[in-house]
Amino acid sequence: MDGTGRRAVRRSDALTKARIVAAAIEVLDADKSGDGSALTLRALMTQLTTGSGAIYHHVATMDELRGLAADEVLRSPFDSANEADPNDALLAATLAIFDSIQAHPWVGGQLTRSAIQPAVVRIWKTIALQLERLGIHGQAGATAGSTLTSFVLGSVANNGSGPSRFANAEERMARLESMSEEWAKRESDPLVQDIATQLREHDDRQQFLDGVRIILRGVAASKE
Amino acid sequence: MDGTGRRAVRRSDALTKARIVAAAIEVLDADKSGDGSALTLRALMTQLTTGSGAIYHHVATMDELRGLAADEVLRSPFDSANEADPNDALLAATLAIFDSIQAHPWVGGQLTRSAIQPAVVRIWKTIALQLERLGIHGQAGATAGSTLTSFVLGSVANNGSGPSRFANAEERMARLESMSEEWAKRESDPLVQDIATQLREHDDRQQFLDGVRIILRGVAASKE
DNA sequence: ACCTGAACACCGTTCAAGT
DNA sequence: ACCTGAACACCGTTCAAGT
Repeated sequence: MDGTGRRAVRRSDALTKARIVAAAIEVLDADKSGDGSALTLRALMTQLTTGSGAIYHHVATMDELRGLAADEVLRSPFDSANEADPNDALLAATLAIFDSIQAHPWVGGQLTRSAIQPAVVRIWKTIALQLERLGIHGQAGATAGSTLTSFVLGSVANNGSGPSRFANAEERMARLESMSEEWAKRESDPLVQDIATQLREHDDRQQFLDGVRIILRGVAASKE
Repeated sequence: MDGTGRRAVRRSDALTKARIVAAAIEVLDADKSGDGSALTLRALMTQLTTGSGAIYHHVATMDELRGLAADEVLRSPFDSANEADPNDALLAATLAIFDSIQAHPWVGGQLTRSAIQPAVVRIWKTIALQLERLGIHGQAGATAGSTLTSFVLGSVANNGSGPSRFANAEERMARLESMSEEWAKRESDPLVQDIATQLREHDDRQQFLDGVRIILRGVAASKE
């Protein structure tokens, strides 16, 4: 209060890096497109009612901000992997990652933009920790961890812009139908038809879980 | 020749979709950054000495063009998988994908932008065909194919912008050193140090091959 | 130190106009 | 049908100027 009644509408809470990240997540979550395209500097300026320079004073680049936002989303749920059986713990940990991204689809696309962002390191750590508990360390652990991480990133990359994530089941169906029709026109190969059919019928989450199980079985088999 | 000597420098070859795709690949390959950022409409206009409308007459959007360029790169090498042993054939096929992308790093990032682009369908097909030859069809084939495809996409996504793809080994080393130092500052966890060390020492291609082997072993184990 | 907001150098896409 | 190029509505980033 400066007594003039004319003071600019200054937000009560000061601008911090954490607040900017939170605002970025809000903007990204509010966008139904699922890719990260909604997060623009100007959208962020509106959300925070501030200028570009203020944001750049706390954050070096928009890419850094995207990385921080993705990491923040993946921060919470990984402690929950307290299963007694380390095998179940690994499944629980990867499923927690999957579900977090399902809830924030834009994270999927963000993770494959760069391997050296904090969120990817976090996933690496989570998986490596559980592998350790499974008694898989050293070179074998690195190979298993790399395989699992690549699988997770690849699984999750297109959850935002891919066939999943539609408002209702009908819209999803319609999209898949048109997709397989499009393929059918271009490709006479019956194999493609099979793929389209499988895509139409599969359950993303179940498929993901099956994939993790396959890899774990392969890791165990390689150990002998 | 119109006799005036003033005719606009018209390229001898007409503009076609195929020629535009070829020009896009040239632009992308010429860029050493490895992500696809070099392909802009304006760079393409320069390469083809034409206007934006001419390009848009043959191609709907720049995204479509990126998808076509990636698919074109992956068109050639997959026939080479004529191994007698179907297991070797599958390894050869996935390695062919990996090597093609290594030669055109921008393809890696492109593949994770959308699941319904032609290049991803091509990879799906390639893998499904070899799984078929291995006697894995139906639901089991879909699960195995999905797992392998996700792994391939995840493996390859960051080959362009990640730690690989550097002019010389020294530059690569320097980058990895600074990365692990950065992690060391933020993270006291010794696990992160291990990861950084592993990253510093590993061979991308070997790691990829090991991953495929693990998954195939897991698929075989699940069959029994 | 923190913030403002104009300015800059880019994007992809559209479209009336030309041949 | 095919191409031209100006115009439009965006981007991220910088920076002199204010408090």
